[in-house]
Amino acid sequence: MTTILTPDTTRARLRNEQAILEAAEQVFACHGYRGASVQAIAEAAGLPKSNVLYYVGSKRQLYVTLLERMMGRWNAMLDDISVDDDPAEVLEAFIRSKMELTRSHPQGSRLFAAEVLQGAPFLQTYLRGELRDWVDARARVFEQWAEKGLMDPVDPVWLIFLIWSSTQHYADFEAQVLSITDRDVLSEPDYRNITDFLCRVILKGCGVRRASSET
Amino acid sequence: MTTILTPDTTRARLRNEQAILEAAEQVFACHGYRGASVQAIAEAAGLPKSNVLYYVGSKRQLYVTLLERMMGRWNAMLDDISVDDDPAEVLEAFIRSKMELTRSHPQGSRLFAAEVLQGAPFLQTYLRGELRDWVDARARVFEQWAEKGLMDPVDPVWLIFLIWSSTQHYADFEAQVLSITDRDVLSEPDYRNITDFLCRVILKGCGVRRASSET
DNA sequence: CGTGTATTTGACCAAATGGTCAAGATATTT
DNA sequence: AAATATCTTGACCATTTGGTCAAATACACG
Repeated sequence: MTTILTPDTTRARLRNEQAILEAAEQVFACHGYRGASVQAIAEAAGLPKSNVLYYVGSKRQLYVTLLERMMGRWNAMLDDISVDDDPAEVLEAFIRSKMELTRSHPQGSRLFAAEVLQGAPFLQTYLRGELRDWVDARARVFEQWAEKGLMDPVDPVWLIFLIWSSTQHYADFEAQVLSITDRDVLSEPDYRNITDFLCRVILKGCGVRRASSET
Repeated sequence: MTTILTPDTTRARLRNEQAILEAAEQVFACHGYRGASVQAIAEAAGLPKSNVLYYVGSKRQLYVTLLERMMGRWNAMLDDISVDDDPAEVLEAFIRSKMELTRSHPQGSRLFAAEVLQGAPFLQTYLRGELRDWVDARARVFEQWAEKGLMDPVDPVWLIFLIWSSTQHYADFEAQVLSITDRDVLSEPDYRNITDFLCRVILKGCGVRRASSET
């Protein structure tokens, strides 16, 4: 049985690259693109600044890499739907997967927020292209559902933003949430409760009837 | 009738201070505390850097001043309620005034977002003090409404966060909203539609019966 | 007008910025 | 072991950073 031999150098490279990406995501999320310094990222990664630049080329490239990684995670979440699907199931899955993205990648979520806050200079094309198309497609399905009486005739785009904002909040405003609820962290059960709350209120709010039977 | 004579110098001072605050709010909102440079603020205000520092003392002081101004606006919005009030009216007014804050002060809203994104180092005491108390008080009223059957028994804190997040979104993620909806700006009617949408969905979503009659 | 106060601004400072480079260390391959 | 490729890192660079200061200017007021 042959084990794949990973040379020391390759393992080290992977370890360093990962440390850098993690550190950079943290620093960029906290201070934004301009506010982040390569020095700070290097310190967070436990490497000399020159070494960080050796790996990533430049601050700009590092930032772009991180944004691309995050958009990859978004896309992995954005599965397709059709008019024949059950609105309740789809909307609930939508809320849950978006919340899961927030929970599992809070730094990435904040990075995204910081990028959009500054006017999304690096993400314009993605937002005006892929993401807009995705929203439009889904909006059409929502409208058809409304026509068929499966949900209230609400503006589907505002509904999508409602889901995005209410889940995103728990990453971007984590500091506020923790301060006000007197917590140190948001636990697993906290996230479950919040997600259940959002599913309940939003689904009921747009008149989606929950299918009461299965299969 | 005596008109109050404002000396040229006073008028100039006011004008400059206002220009600086406006410029600074814009730059801090866009780039965060660390990412904002006094030079950039000065240019946006049309003044030399030294002059800006003459007026505001330091970058830190300027930032604190802006945060305080924004918290003042928040507080002006946070009126008191009692169990005897009508849940529908109160919740709707809550959503509308929060949305109005977003609409009338998008830069300030983004400044607040950037501050919380970096962990709210300057706002900790406000969040853990005044604001937490305000939330707790309101939460108790919501719970009493639920007990009286005036609304569903949802967690009142998550409900408040739902309102904050879904309205705040249109300031912080304006770039995304504009890209996806293919707009240049959000117009007055847009804001009205979004606000109506949010009122409808959220009130219905937590089972608040809208009083159908007046007086 | 003249005196004192408020404002304006360029010159300047030490520190931090993103980035380069060359020299040395370490691994990999032959 | 020799040769080669990869990695590491301190020294260094031009530019920008927040902030100071003093000299000049504008203004208010007796």
